[in-house]
Amino acid sequence: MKRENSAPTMKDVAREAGVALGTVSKVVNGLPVGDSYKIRVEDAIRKLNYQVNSYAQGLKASKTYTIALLIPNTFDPFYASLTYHINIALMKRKYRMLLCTTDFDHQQEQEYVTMAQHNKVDGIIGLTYNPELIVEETTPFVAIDRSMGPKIPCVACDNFAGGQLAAEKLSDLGCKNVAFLRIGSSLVNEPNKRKAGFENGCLSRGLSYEMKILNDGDSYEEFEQFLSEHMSDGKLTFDGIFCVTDRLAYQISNTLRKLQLRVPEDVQLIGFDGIRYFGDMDYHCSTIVQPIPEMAEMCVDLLLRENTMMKPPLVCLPVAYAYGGTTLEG
Amino acid sequence: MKRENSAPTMKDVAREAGVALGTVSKVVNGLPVGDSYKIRVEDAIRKLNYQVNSYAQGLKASKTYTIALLIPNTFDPFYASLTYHINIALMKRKYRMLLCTTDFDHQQEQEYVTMAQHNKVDGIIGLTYNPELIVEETTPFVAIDRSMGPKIPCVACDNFAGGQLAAEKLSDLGCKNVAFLRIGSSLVNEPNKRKAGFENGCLSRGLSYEMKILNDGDSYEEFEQFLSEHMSDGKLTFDGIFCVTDRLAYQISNTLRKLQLRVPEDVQLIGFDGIRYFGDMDYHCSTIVQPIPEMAEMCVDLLLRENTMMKPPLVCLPVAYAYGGTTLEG
DNA sequence: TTGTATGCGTTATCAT
DNA sequence: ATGATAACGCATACAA
Repeated sequence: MKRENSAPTMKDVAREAGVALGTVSKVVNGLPVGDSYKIRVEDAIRKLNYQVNSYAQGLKASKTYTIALLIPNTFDPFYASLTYHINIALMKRKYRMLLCTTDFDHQQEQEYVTMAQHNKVDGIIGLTYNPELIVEETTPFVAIDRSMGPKIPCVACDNFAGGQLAAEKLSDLGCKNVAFLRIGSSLVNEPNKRKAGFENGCLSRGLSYEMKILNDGDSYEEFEQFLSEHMSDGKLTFDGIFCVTDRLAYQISNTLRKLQLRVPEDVQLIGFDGIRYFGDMDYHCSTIVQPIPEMAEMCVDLLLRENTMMKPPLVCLPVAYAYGGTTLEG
Repeated sequence: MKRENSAPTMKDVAREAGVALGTVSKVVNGLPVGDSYKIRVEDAIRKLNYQVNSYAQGLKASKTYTIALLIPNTFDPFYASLTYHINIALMKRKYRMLLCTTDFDHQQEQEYVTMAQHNKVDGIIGLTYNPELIVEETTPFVAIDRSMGPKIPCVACDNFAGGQLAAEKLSDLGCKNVAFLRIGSSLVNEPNKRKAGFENGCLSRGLSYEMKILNDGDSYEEFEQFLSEHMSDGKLTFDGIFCVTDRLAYQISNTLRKLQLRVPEDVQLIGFDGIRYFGDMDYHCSTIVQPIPEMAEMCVDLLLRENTMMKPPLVCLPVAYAYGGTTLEG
């Protein structure tokens, strides 16, 4: 007698039902089994409150039913929401999620990928910033927001369309002279297309525009200086600003206040991401909303898809504009 | 030949090093082994880039090196931050985290606990709302913010002291007549002590106060009505309000604006939790800050602690006041 | 000290 | 259709 308070196993069920081990396995896996046997096994399962041990299952099948999510953190609202929806999508498919927060650290990203390669997870979903990330082709990988080569599917929102939409909205709302402000990784990634989309939108609407692009190391103060330089007579030469993220829009909004400018009366502001106060309340600002639930579903779907041929290199999901108080009219 | 691109196993290492399987196991686990053997094994491990399969390891040891975190969601900033820090604390100890988002659903909470009981996780950290949650004593459990009996440790911030601190701060800042506003679960839990602490603080400072307590089902509009009823001549009879969470403070702040009241000039506001914009920027409001990193560490520490005798039933961690623009002076 | 054999809970391949 | 048995990767008691 070794089993004390540990969970019941198939063997226990078999003994309880008076059948062979293999029969229990078949019932559990839905394989054909005689009706009378099936009933007895099912009764025994209920009686013992049996559940399969998916780790033993995984050992046999060389599957872990676990996928790793590589993400910088979970306190940034965008990452937090992505984490939530990916987790839901995985649980729905009986998969577990191993959360790997990388804090933007290139080396940690690589370590997690390597770890994952060693039979510890069945796949990886990664929002990463290491341009030299080595990912062997043996482990399925889906990237978010950054293309990592033709063999690895990338899921993103339609950043180009989002930028364009921002320009069109500002134009519709009466802006004549706008600016695009961006800070972030200098890496080639999908969100960079927001700039191109915005330019495109401005050109097609005949909107005159300026850009200020900062990289990760740069100081935020450069934006303050940029804005100050574009003041004359206490007025800003821009009547509309498109910020690359809602986070930046928040900072810019504070800076504008310091400059005695009113939002949206003096200058209208559009952000990107669709972040809400406390995760589910109002939008922080007027914004281009990323379809996070759909992106999460798509990531999981692509990762778990059997047919490896049907994996498109890039999937862009549609964005939408939402009013959030920093533009005119609701 | 079955092993193709799958990860190398101990057997491979043994063959490569020309030693027996058991010897490899000993080297991996740091058990005494002859120096020459040890070196050969370590070389082989490096050469094959071997890593133990911790699931097979777990199958043997009936350990999964996984703990489950039961939490309503990860998009609410408080939960998101808690998730982040608990994840970090676990990874530091080589434990994985199984994220179980319950969306406040009592039945889902029970399902996850039951699932976890079945040898799938080594322990559970739970922030739950099911008062009848059944958790067998076989699986270590640590509760957050709600005591679940003397055998289960509960980790929380010092909610009583936080309430008291809020009252004292409002008093220090010149308030004479204050209010406490609360909405949330009617369950007996730790955050409820904020009320008692606040009362205590008001009494000791001779502050006159009123309370408005709402339960989960109740409509927010009751707060609006409550505040309206306390208006006379366009002035609020309160000069300070303590909200049970930053989230509520945000809503109340919006309502006050609608009532043409200025914060903090007409009425000062203190929230609770220490939520920041975008997870790491400014505080949403002046607030009582919960020590989330320390709470996370404490949860993991208690859960993984060997000595089951040394588990205190309740651990309260210290809170601090932080200025966030909704009180006078910085 | 090192090697061998057994078992952890499953699944799959056999005979029956 | 059902039952016995080997194998998955690892740890360990035991034999050498």
